[in-house]
Amino acid sequence: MSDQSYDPTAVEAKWQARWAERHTNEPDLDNAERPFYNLMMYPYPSAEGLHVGNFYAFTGADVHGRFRRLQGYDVFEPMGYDAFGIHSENYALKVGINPAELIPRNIANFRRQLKALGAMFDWRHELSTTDPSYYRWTQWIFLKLFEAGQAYKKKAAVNWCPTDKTVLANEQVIAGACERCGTMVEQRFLEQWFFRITDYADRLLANLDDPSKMDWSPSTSSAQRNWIGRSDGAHVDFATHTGPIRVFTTRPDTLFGATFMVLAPEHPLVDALTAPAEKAQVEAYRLAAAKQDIVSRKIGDKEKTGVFTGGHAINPATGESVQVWIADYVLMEYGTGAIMAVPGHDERDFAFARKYKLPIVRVLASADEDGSTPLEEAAPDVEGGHLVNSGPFSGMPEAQGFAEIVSWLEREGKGKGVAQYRLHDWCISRQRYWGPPIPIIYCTDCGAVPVPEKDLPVLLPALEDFRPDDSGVSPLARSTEWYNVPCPKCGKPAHRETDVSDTFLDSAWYHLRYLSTEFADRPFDPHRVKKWLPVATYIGGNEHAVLHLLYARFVCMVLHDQGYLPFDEPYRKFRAHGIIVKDGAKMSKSRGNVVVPDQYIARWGADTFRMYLMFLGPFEEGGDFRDEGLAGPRRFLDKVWDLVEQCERQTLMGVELRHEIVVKWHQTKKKVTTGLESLSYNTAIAALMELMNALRASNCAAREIVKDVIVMLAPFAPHFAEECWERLGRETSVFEAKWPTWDEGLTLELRIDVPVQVNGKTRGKITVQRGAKEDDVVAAALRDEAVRRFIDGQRIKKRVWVQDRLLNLVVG
RNA sequence: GCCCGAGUGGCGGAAUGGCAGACGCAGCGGACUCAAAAUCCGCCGGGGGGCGACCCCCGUGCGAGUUCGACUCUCGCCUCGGGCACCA
Repeated sequence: MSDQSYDPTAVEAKWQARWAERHTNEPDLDNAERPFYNLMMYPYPSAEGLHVGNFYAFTGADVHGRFRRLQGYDVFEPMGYDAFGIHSENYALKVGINPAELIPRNIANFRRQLKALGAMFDWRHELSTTDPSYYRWTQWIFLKLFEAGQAYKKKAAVNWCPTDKTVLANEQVIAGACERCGTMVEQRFLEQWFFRITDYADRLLANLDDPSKMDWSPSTSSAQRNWIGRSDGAHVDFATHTGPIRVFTTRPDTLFGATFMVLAPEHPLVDALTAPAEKAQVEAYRLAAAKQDIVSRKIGDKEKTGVFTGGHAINPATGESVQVWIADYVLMEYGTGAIMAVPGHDERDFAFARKYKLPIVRVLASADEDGSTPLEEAAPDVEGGHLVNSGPFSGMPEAQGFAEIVSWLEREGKGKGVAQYRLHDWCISRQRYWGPPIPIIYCTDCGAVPVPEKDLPVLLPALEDFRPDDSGVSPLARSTEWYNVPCPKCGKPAHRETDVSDTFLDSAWYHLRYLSTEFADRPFDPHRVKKWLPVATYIGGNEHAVLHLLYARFVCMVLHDQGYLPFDEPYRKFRAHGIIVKDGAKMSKSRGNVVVPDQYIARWGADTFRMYLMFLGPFEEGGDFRDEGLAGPRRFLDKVWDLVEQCERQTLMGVELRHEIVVKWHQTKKKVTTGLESLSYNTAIAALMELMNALRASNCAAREIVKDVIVMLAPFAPHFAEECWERLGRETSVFEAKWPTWDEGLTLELRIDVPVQVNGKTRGKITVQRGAKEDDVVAAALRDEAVRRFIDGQRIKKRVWVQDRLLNLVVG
């Protein structure tokens, strides 16, 4: 290869073939000594192929995996396909081809692209969620959750997308519209399977703050906290003639200011409370509220409306009778579906009270007030506030009032302190075709019977017509020979559940399956689980912060509690990568600025493309993709190529190293290592470029330095590094090499240019030996003409000497 | 409204409280060439001064503060990106 210029196409083809032949990227899963599970989010195999965002994420994760490999870990880096789900099915509907036919084609294209990237995927463990050998175990997981009492069926108001003709999880509804097609969702009532993720709300929250279990990007943890949405407050019972109405409040300290109550229109006590005279208007209001979709109900800034039921309740604190209203700003699905209205200290209640002329009482006042002045607007936060008009609690600071009213309620049996969560149970039913059938059989005698494990998988029947319809029943019901089965318990005629499960159930456990894809008789092998899990590093997009990542944690916890897993958090370290934009704008088909990776790889080579992606900005922040930018990394690789050639020609005598070069070399090893550790790939690459420039400037092609450059380059440009390694006369893969270490002492220069400041402004510079004494430096500084000019005979009041860094003289 | 990020040259971006602008792109000037590309060398935040090696002033979204010293820390704002939101 000598004397030839760098030809990425040839180099990449050669090394990809060798890696496959030599099984370079296939760790021994049973006997690995230092297992390191490097996971990235698997893609859904679209017809368009992988886009640059996928390549960015995968490259960043692969760089990390290759770095760990070079540090001596046995790295397992698998890849697969999230091929079930609405996205795949909708596309199949659009082109009129069964997804079972379409998906393998898309996967073949994805595999081709993934191989071109040159990542260290272990192809022996590739998986697709649509393989019966995979979804058999997805169904098994459903059964385990069912056994644990974590799966249940209920009729519920659900988000129905009229375009996709299916139920959507709350997480899939964005601003009232289907996240996929943008259609406004409607409210429907259907029998659905749910998982009791709310049982785990506190644990899901607590583990986020446990560094021994989780080291996650703050943005991701924060998104999960918001999503779980814990509020601390109290349940309070208000007595009525038909029994108590229970409310949830986060402000028990304002209990004395509760001058009326509001129930959600659907609240079960409304009928009993409504006075005959008010019946007509209550019914009309309830009807109007029911017609609204779930979403527009929740739009916050609209005019408050409501009607009086004619009923009354007793405020347990004041003993006074208060009116009970219904209004659609109170939601049945949060808290108890009923509130105590405190108009003095809640904006919504205030607006409502003003509109319907209900009493407003002030129960909080700031330190210098007695609370006698009427409120002009709601005062939810009173700084340094204390309770007023609150009987025996008057005068107490807010926090104390909160605590004492709660304990008073508990003593009196009229309420108790509780936490409330925003999180809802996870609805996993989908009335669609392209998913794993939920393994349940309905029998008129035995009810919902789980399919016995030996009968798994429940195969998805081949359907000619797999279009969803408006009935709310899955297309699977159309296959009668599939639908009708004997009851596994009693043998009488029964029928299958026709819903399939949510795609997020597939992805909630794929990290468990990768390790054990060759085992047909178990979902995951316990020894491998113990050796390799939890995942050491997981890298992916933050769009999955509250969907996939929360569900995967939940499933892991349940499996742990059932004794299947020895840990309860699946991903020890998670890092969210940034987003790539093109020329400052979001990529979109309509804008025509979508970057298709293939053409860049064809033109520049995968290594240059990888380098550029990792160099264009901090990995966790993303960056701006500009075509011109690829030239930089490519020029850099060309220069390294030439340098390697110089080494090849070099005699064995080597090159005498100047101390500055040695320092630069050691500094680079340190910077690249720490940069890779913290995913600061852009600065790691910059450090390599600097070293390169220094070597060229001093015309120094020292073999031992060039060798290190190649090793440090290997995570970013693996094919290129392998080729250079070979040209340097090495016979094994560069990934068998040891990661370079540095000598801390050699990262420090011998002679240092110390800036001399006068009153904080740099006025001169003196060169000193490292370790120079303060007095000597000051003396030298005072000989400097520029420094003297600024001191100008003034007295030095203070001198600040930072060893080997800086001298600051304060005068005046 | 609440919660997480972020704001630095023409552009992407660097800077454990210690010389702001590393590295790269683009641009400009020069070398090589019949010419162009590639490559190599040099310049490259703004303003001002000096024939010149150089020198001075200003400058990291805005305003205060802490400090010998602030892109970095504190407080108060503004803008952008993301999450949550009639959530009681």
